[in-house]
Amino acid sequence: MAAQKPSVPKGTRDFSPIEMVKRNFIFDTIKDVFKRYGYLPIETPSMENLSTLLGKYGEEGDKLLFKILNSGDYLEKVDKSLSNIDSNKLALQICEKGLRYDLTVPFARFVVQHLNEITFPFKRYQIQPVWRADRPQKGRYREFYQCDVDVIGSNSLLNEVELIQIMDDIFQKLNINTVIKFNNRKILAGISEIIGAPDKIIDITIAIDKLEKIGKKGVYDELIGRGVSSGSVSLLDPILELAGDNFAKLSSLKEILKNSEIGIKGITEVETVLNYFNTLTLKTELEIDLTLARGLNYYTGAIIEVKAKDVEMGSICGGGRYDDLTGVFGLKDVSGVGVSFGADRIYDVMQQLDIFPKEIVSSTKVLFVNFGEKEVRYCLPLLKVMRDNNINSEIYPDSAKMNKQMTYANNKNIPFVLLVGENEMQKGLLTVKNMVSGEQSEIKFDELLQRLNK
RNA sequence: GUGGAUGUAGUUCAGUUGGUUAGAGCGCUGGAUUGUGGUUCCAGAGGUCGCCGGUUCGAACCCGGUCUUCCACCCCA
Repeated sequence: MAAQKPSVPKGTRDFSPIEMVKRNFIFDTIKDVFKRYGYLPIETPSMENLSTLLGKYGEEGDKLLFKILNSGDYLEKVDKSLSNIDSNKLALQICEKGLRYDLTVPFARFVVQHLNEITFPFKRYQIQPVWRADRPQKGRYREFYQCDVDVIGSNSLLNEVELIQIMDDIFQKLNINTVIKFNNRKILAGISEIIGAPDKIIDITIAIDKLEKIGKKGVYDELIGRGVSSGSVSLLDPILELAGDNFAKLSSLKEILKNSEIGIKGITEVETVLNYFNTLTLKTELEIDLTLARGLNYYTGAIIEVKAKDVEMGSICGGGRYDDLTGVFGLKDVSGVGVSFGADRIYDVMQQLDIFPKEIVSSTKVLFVNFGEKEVRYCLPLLKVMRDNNINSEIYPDSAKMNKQMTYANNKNIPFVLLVGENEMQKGLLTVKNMVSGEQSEIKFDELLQRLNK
């Protein structure tokens, strides 16, 4: 039989040890910060009932769901009248499960399902992969990890402030230069109200979102294409022309939206959040960006997104407030707010900028060279003491040539190599070689332990 | 889902208008050096030219399909 060519599905990847070490550095950094702010971990299944997922991400989102074929004779119960097969309808009958598309909707489901075990406000974090049947590109995968933090059951804008601090902390720790963009769905609602097309809020936000890409004229054309009257469109002008710093933008907006109750409410919310940062120092730039819309239609208040400054990449973190996500699962009036860190994109950014700390790639601190059976017996107890002292150490398993063993240490970035042969055994000393400087010296085991423990 | 590129050794890439046995750097293996890696020198191994089909006396090269990766839309972490 011909050997099968090994491969993984489109848009998925294997991760080598070096990649995993770097990925774990990102996950650990993020997790540490989440914990520092009092968030607790949960996990949910990779697959959800398809009914849980469908209709939560808009029409586009539904198309991007991976569906899981039922087990057994999945065609048995299919409505035979589907003879001119409509694949969408067929899918509903033969797939009752789907892979999760994000972590927010499963979280909403979780909250409703475990209502009586939860104390509100509930602050949770969740780091798991999600799947989207998108066409892969750079920075876009079909399987990728999201790192979500959400607080649910609290209307306080303090939560928005906290999330911004978390983003600031994390990107600081990862050494990524970022700008946090900030907007509010209520302001967008106000805008569509003012221009007399309140039902077109989604179309308007999608179009405004593209301002930077397609320009003002492009936005107008797009809006007219989406059925907004040209009279309404021209009313957008002062909004797209907004300039100045955050507070200047807000005061112009106040004037423009003065007749929209919801618009003013949005402005007040943004202002409240910004005012907290008058006394809290933030390392990251925080910028009001009205063109920030975010596709997900469940956002109702704050919308937040983070872009890396020094590299061309989509957003590496995004989120916002959703007032009624749990509503569809039967729990009304519970507001939540959260953001999601895209670990894979963060990885790509750090890789491109070459800013992973060098030291994380070396895990083993000490390698014992294997000179043969007698020497191994001498070394093993020493090795155990090292490990008991929390020093990552190993012995080369074969009595191979020095050359090979040294190369092994070199490739694994092991900083210290111990040579214990006949000479050393007689003297009761070890030869330690510093692989960075190349220096080597004889030393007592206890002394070495002490030095490595520092 | 629409449109456009791409694929040659482990890896990065050459490969002439279609013409014998497909090349290089890095990496790998062995040696110079049987107790010394990272530098140097020498030698060697390694390819179904993504896959399937077609055109041709002859295909890495031309044509069709398919898969992968990438780019632009769409959307998004």
